[in-house]
Amino acid sequence: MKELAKTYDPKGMEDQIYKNWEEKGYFHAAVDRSKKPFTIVMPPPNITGQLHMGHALDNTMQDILIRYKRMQGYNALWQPGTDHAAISTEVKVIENLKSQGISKDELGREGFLEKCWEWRREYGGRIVKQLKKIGSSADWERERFTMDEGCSEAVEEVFVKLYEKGYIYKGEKIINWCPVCQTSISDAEVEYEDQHGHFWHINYPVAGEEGRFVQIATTRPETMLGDTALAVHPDDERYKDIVGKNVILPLVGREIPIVADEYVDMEFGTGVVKITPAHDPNDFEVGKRHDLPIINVLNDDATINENGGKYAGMDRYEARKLIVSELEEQGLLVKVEDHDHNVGTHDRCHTTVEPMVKPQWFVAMSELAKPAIAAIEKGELKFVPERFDKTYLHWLENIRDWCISRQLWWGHRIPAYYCDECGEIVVARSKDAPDVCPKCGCTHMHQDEDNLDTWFSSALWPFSTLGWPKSTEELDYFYPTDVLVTGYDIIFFWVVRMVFSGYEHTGKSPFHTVLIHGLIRDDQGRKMSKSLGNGIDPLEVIDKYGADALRLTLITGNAPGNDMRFYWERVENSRNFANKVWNASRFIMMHLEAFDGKDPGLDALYPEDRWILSLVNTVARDVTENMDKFELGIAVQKVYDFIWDEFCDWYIEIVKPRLYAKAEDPKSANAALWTLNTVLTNALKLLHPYMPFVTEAIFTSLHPEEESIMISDWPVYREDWHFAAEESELDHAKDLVRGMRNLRTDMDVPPSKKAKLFVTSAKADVRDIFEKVKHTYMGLAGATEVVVQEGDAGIPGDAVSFVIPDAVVYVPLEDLVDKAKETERLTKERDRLAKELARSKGMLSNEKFLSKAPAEKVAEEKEKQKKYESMMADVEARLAAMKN
RNA sequence: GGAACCGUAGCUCAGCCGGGAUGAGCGCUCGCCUCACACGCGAGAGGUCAGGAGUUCGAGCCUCCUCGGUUCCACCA
Repeated sequence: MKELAKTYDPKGMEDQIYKNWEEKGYFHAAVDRSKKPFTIVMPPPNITGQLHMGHALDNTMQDILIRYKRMQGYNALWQPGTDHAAISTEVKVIENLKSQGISKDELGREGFLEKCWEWRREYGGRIVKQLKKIGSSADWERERFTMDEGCSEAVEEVFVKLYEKGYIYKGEKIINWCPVCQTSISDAEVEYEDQHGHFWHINYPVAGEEGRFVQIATTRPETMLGDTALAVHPDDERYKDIVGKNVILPLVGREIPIVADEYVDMEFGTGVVKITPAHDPNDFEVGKRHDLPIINVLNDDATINENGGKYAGMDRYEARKLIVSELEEQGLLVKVEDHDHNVGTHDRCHTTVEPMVKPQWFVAMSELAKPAIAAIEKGELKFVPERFDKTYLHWLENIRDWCISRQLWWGHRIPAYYCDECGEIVVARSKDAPDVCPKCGCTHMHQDEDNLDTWFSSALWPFSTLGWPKSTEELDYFYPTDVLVTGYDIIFFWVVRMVFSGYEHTGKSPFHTVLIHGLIRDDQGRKMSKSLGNGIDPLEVIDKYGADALRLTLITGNAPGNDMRFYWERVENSRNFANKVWNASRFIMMHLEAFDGKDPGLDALYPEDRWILSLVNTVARDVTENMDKFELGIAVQKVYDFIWDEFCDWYIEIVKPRLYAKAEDPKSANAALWTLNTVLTNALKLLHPYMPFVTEAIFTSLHPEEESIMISDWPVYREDWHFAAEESELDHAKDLVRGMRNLRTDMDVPPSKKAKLFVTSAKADVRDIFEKVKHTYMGLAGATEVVVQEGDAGIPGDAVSFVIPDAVVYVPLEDLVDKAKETERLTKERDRLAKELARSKGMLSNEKFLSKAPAEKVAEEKEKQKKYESMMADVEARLAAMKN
């Protein structure tokens, strides 16, 4: 047994412990058919990422589940890996190059990709190192990367398959375009921001009818350059006569038709909408219905293109200004109103997104979504907490096709090849990349320039990491996985896509449970963000208080799926708890040196020994239940309360006199030591998934013969450790000690002043109990001797006394009796009892309660009333005695 | 416009099947450096469970409404 320091200091110790675990190979899960698998795939952090509180929470939760299952004897695999993070990485590398004066185009595709790989080699492992700091017991030997050979193969396989089934298609569609990143982005990547804008009312002259105008309203006047129609509602009486006529597009001079379409809201604006199919998603749809031409007026960088005539080359906002002022000059601008609206922005760079018509690749979602929806109904997939299945279903039921092409270089390139001669498109795996056009036989084939959305590869993560499309042993054994742990913010991006991909490619849901957690906010409830500078670095927390303290803080005091605020005070409390466990263990180990190591047998145990054994047994059962329901916060709270309130504050205190008197009564001390050792060991095990480091440090000191707590067995409930009688006996003892403490406080009796204590009860069984446990309050209550005697509540005048159920205790303290204080105390007690009695009587005189409530409830209430009545009688008697 | 969540002690939050508010952490008051721990021990103070109505023998918990707050989705040119 090693000497332990006076305060727990996680620094240094944690790294050493982690290194040992890793070296021993405890994290590795090999296929072993004799054991049941339990699998979690880690949401792959971006290689550009720095560990933040979200990761810390996410990975702590997964680590807890994995450690728990591993201790239960499962073959627990936590499959880790990292994500190439297409746009994030590309932006980072470009910035990096910029500082060296190099541009992306200068390098060319090959050269740029080389730089990206270099960047990844240099920084890509950083996040993994940080994940290790919080104690993540992932199987790092199996670490994967979304762009490694296997994952890339899976991506191509899926693309080709979906293309062959007709789910992937190329189409001209209106997509969200980021003019700064110069790429398309998916709907999910668009973030709406409230912006103050204007509503410009503009008159469009009706063709051939001098002096007649149609008034429209728009928030983006520059797009009028691309107008190809006006639209009104078919039922709108105001405009019935002009449907079918033409108007002249101001500033441009083009004649465009007026069409009727139900999309128009008669109540809004003027009831006339300009239709710009190239630059508005709704207009695009209207354009399709009415077969309108599409005129794109913007370049990729959001400047006006050659279709914009004299405005060509101007930035979109410059052009807007000029167009408005020219309209004003021509008297066509009717009015300008202030107008607040939501503007779509790119979630990475916050540039206003420009809807554009571009040829892009899409995944048709309606068929693929069906099994993912059915999964919830069939119970093959469940969210914890359950309410998130509504979010999930709502999105799936309204799903749109997924735009998967991105105009980036870093990532998976689209496996499509075009013939320069005849335009033939071939979709093929890269090993089958065509050199010769299958149609015209020419050799001028070139690959699509675009890449796939990052989430395309992430969607395959649960099975691509296990070897799919190859049919590996791992895939067969560990797949489908069990639980996915993630934040609610990526249900759409990721969870949905993994589920439908799982069904499509493996025929199964990739996991049966999705455990959702919330966001960690700052102490004012704000999101932690770089721009606000309010982020708290988990590594700083670990450095100051240790990983265990951070983990405990993140898990407690928060319901699943809810956001939580981060307070340093709470971390401090968690650290204090680690220290409490440390010190309790230190105390126990000091005394264990005298332990003979023999199991004394349950019969040799004292009531308090059986009591704490019974409690730890119950706690093990309850904690297991909670963990199986993913109630991690509740589970650890129970362990915390048990260790601190019951084990430390009561049991260790009760047992001290026996330890100190081990020379006089070695048998008693031995029973206590056995109990201390056993209960502590079990408590440490229950705590280990949450606080792996302290528990390991203590465990290996306590049990030098054992390798690690990580691979020890999870405590299971034992019938022979259940002692109901002792639990109630100890309740009596605790009552008595509390009474005695109160008395001492009220009487200002110093702890050093010991006293003889008389317990009087008319009931034989109650006297029995006190007789059995009387030694337990010798130390705690400061008693020199305890006399249990038969009799009713007769208190000598020179004693102070207090009531506990079915008994009266008095202490002769001649020198210290203070009649006034004692009377006051008893009066308070009487008032409390009177209140209880009134409530109880009220309930028992309620006929409806008596007739309709379950019989045992009524009986219980009657019991209580009896008890109160007897206590009341005692108090009254003593009050009367005080008067004399 | 649709949806979800929240409103419990001064602050931040727990509260399982409806059955005495058993609450936790921090903060506060009082007393203790008691030979594991002052990162501690003991004793306290503090609550109309947002408001209203209903169901029930009984509601923090179920139903409806109102008020206040947060978030997600959709989006009107």
